[in-house]
Amino acid sequence: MTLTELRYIVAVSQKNHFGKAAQACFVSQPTLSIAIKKLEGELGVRLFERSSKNEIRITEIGQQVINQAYIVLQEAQILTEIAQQGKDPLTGQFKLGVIYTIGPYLLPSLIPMLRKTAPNLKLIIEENFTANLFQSLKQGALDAIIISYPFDEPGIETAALYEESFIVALPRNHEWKDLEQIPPEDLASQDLMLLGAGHCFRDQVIKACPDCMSGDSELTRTLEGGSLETIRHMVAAGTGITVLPRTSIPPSQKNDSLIITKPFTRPSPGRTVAIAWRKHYPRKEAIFTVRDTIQNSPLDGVDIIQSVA
Amino acid sequence: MTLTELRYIVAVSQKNHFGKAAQACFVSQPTLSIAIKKLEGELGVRLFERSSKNEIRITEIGQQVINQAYIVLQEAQILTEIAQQGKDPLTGQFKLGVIYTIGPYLLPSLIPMLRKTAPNLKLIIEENFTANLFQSLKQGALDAIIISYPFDEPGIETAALYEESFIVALPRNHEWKDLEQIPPEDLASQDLMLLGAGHCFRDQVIKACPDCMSGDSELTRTLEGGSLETIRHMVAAGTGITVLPRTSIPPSQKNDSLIITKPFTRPSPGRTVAIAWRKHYPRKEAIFTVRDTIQNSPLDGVDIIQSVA
DNA sequence: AAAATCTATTGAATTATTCAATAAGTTTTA
DNA sequence: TAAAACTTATTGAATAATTCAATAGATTTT
Repeated sequence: MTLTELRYIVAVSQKNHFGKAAQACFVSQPTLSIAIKKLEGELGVRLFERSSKNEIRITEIGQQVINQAYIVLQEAQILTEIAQQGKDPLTGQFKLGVIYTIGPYLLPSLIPMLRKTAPNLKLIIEENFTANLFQSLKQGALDAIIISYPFDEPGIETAALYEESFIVALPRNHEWKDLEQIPPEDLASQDLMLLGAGHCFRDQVIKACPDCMSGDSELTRTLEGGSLETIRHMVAAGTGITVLPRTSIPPSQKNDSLIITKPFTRPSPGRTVAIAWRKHYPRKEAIFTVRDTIQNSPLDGVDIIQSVA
Repeated sequence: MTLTELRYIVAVSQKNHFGKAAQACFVSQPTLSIAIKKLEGELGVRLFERSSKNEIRITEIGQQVINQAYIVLQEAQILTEIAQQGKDPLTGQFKLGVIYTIGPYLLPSLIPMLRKTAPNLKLIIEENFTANLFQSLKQGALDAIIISYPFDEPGIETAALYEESFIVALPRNHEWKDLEQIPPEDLASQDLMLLGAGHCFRDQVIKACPDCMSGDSELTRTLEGGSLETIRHMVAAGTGITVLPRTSIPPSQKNDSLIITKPFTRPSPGRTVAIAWRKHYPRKEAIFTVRDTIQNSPLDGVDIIQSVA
């Protein structure tokens, strides 16, 4: 049985005439006759009673079969319509993972912009550590993830989005409050508060500032389960200093609050933020749209990395 | 799109593996791969995300398409099941037309017998004149009709069922009550009561008994709208005599009631009862079953005409 | 009897389908 | 790092299916 054969019998039932039905199906009359004969043979029932002159008559069982043929064809039509609707890669769900130290600062500007550039894309966000996001990406639970370099995994492709420098955040009355720039090595002498293990940002800061974690007890310096916002409040309270990524510092709050921010001495340590996806992911256009939208976002003080396309 | 292609994508979604899916579909892996590629091209969407190692991933739109493919295939399966059920020609409705002068005498024995020989045949009976039955047969409203010869119409085939002689019915005190046989010509001198125009039996009796209608006013002899049973009661009441077909005379009531029946002189006039159907009617087995069942019916005093088959 | 009107059949050309062999791309193993 | 293992894609030849023009066969109408 083929869908074409079903179309033929429906046409005959509508036209009551093999020749006219063939015409309606854009095939010759023998083609249609043979196809119907084949279907009748396969089903084991006569669907039509042919009389040479006069019209075709539909048998009782033929009518039942034709009624069901309508249903089959209609469901097949619905299938093509479903596919048609899904043709646009910017339609449907898009599950995006973002690491904790980027999400809160990138998403507020990204999401409204994506609603404009891809209004039919139903964005679903997950914030997590790089390792967990990567697992979800590999398993197909996420379509793309936004992470920080270095990130190189087999079967995964990435595109750099932007570079942001690291910034030192001090209480307003800190001894360094009048310095222009901070040398990374100097952090070793301070009460530096960092995020817990799992945050790649923690590792990047440690790598950028040699010996910063070799001083007092680590317990007072690492905030397991905390966020950058928690640390920012602790800096404001004078508990210590910290290092923040550039995008986490709101422009308005730059130097006129309880917190003072200072750049590192050049070349400033920083990180490259990138988007990653499975090599064979079939909706690359959606990825590229997200990438382009991020690169057009009003992120303060970052260096956009032009994609090579 | 073909049903085969839908079966392939369903198989891949179940096996998560092109090779295993191909095996389950009893085709080679390239066959399945190419078919799916063709379907994806036609629909304009990627249904699967292939990665060389590891498993297949179903895209979001692919899952929707596969869900719909299940529905299409299921409806197609229902279609074959419908056909399967209708395969038996002795299943379903069978619309049988019978003329007025046969129905009341044939059907009481035919219907119970057909319930045994063809228990799934839903018999639908229509009693009418030959002309009306023929029209319905030609138009397809009836599957077969039981009539009396002569009956020869283009596109219609017939099979003789049995021959029955005509019998004279007299009031018990009629002057002929002691005769053995009645010559047909003698009826011209009697008050002969006949059915109205349209009944072929009327015409057959008139043809068999020359001049029988040339006597008194026809109004008193023709019962428009009457039945053989009406006439029988009028014979019993002494209103006149009549001619009846042999099958209309119940064995028990043969000569011990208000009515006496007498055969004609040999060769007795009579009629041949036949079944007729459209030449291209596709369920000939049903017709033949009805024919054979009638010929095995306990009809009293008729000559069964063996079918040549 | 001829014309008209259907569906069925035939036979040749075209088009699809199928499979074995193999390529190409990944991941795992040694 | 290279080889082995595994998976899907591609190729090319053989087979099968489909298609159509022409025509046959059957029936009804003229």
